[in-house]
Amino acid sequence: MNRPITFKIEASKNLMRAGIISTPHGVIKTPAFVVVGTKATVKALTPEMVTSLGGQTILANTYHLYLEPGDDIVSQAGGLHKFMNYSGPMFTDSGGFQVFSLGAAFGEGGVTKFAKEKDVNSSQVKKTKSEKLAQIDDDGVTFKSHIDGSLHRLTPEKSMNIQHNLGADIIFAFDECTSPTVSYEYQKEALDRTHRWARRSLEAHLKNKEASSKQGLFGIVQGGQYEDLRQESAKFLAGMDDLAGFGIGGSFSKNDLGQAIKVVTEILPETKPRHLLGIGEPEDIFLGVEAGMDTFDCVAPTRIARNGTLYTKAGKINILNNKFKTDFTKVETDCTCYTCSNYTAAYLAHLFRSHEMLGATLASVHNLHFLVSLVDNIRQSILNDNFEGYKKEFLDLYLTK
RNA sequence: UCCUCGGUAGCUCAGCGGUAGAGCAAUCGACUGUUAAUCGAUUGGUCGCAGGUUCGAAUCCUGCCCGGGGAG
Repeated sequence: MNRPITFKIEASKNLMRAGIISTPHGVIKTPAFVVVGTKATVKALTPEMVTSLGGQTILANTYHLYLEPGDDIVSQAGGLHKFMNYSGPMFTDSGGFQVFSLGAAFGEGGVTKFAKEKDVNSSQVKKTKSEKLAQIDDDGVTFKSHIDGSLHRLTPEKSMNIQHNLGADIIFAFDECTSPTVSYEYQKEALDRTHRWARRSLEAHLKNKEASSKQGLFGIVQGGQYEDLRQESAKFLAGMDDLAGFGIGGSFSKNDLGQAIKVVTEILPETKPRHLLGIGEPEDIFLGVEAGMDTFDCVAPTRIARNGTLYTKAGKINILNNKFKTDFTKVETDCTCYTCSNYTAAYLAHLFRSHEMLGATLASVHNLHFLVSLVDNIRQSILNDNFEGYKKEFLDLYLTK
């Protein structure tokens, strides 16, 4: 079979590596940050802006596009790339995460990818919550649309069908992302289901010859906070030769993120790319890269940008703080992004305070540039065999407040 | 000059006998496969002034001051 997605390692050290993922829409130099564009748009930005700030690739979402405008319409438009006017490599998530975000974790204070002590301790309470928008059974998931309340059903086959219609280069198997609060027993049950769904996803994908000649399927490792389950998951998926790569999903404890990934990447074949789903923040990306991850996607840079938080080398700042009203310097003096090249912190503060939408755009440009550049610097540091040095240099300043 | 409506947090207003609330603004915080230009916390008021009635008044009565509208 002619594989649409290939991966070449350029440099490696222990589990860590720098490489190049080749897709029908171009290459992704890894480690790379995947810009999130859930509904076929990176919020507040045009695709040209994403490209010019250094973004190599965009991830959209099956669940959202299925509901609105409908994958049939995207297909009629000529596929996701053409529809949204983006010609670079694209990913689509499978919709499995919505089982978590709209189901298991719904109405409980928001989606928390990272387990927190208090959440774990109150797990008993959470089970009694009935206001869920999603119900899981062995065949798939029944969703209530958050848009109009209509009922929908997603199965591995359906998710593949939608993702084929959307036409991203890299697509994900339909999985169940569990809450960090569930018991070992449930986690095991969910994992087995995710594995059966991975098989069904792959079968459905390969059955569509045209799609599988242009799109590569990534399986998703789950297992929650249990190392043995994560290892079991990695072994299971590693045995599926026709997968183009792997995603690692689920919730983690912030302090052992690196370890949780390592136990998985030690098992996965090193010849295929690995994507860490939904992570992250700069400090998490260092851990992920070190543990052998190649790509990362995260809503944080764009979401926090829209809410007034900007990354700087010395940590995050909130542009809405009083002191920025009259700060006529750049957000970051040596930043080369479009925003810092042309505007002051005081101007951004003004835009946010007056709720002008340009604020969201300029802040998103800065944050994405910051994160994309960071990951690119990490890549260079691996190629130059200076990862440790760069990591220390960056985090020493970033984490001091 | 008379009639009338109104004067409660920085702003717009609710409360109309039991000792004051909302939205916005302000200040700060959160946000990790986006139900998010979202959410949360905090600060902020001798209820125009002076009397009176009452156990108790932002709320009822009287006078005054200020503003809108009307009549002359």
